[in-house]
Amino acid sequence: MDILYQRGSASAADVLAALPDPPSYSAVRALLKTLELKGHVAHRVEGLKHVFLPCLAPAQAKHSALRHLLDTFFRNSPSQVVAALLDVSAAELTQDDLNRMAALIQNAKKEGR
Amino acid sequence: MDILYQRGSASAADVLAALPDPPSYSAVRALLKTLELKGHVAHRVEGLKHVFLPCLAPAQAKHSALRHLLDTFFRNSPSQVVAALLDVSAAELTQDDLNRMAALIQNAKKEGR
DNA sequence: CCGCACATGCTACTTTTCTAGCACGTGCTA
DNA sequence: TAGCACGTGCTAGAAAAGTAGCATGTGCGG
Repeated sequence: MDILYQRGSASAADVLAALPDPPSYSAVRALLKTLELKGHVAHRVEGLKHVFLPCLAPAQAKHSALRHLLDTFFRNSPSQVVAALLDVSAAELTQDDLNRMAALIQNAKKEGR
Repeated sequence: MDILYQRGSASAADVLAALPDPPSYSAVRALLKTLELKGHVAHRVEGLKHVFLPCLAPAQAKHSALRHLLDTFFRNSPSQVVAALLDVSAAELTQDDLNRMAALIQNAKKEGR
């Protein structure tokens, strides 16, 4: 699922290639079939191959993943997430990034007022 | 694993109770045993019950979960995470939270300079 | 046109996980 | 002390996932 969310859509071969410790091609195909059966993914035929995509809209998926992270690791404290986020991505953070974040928060302050 | 990360530690019964769509008690016990075999959890005996806990330190777990989220849903863009975070937790955000976040970012700006 | 590279559908087999249930030990309390 | 509630260890069988392999169909280049 993560691979599908990351790439938007992918074929069985794509998923196989993207998996870190990949099972067999058959297993991936079977898995995708099961996921489809359970309603988590759908596929459309594209040329002669099947391209799978998640059923959940990206925005919803992000929302629910973030909520889950918040609940699992951060006791629902958004500021702790920000702290961890700054720590995790410290190396690749630009001043622009920081300014964008500051602006977002500034905005939220106004709206919440 | 999420339940263990969330609570720090838990018994088989705790895990069972916390699962949204719980399998049998036996399955939970078997699962915990497999996870232990694979090195993801450990258990210590507490009185007459076994209490399981993740092997990964909380800080590491948070770090890796956040990195994974960033990579899977946000194209490694921290500011997009902040935007989603403000959206997700809009309802429960206090001015204090926002101030804390702003301070964190301010601090990061200084350090990055 | 022929053979090759792919991708799919399907199947039989192996391995893993799920399940229910029993025996045993420990603490509690009527 | 006897019975009960729990929690563990263990086992055998059912269900699900993983695996390998074959047949089929479709483009494409020689």
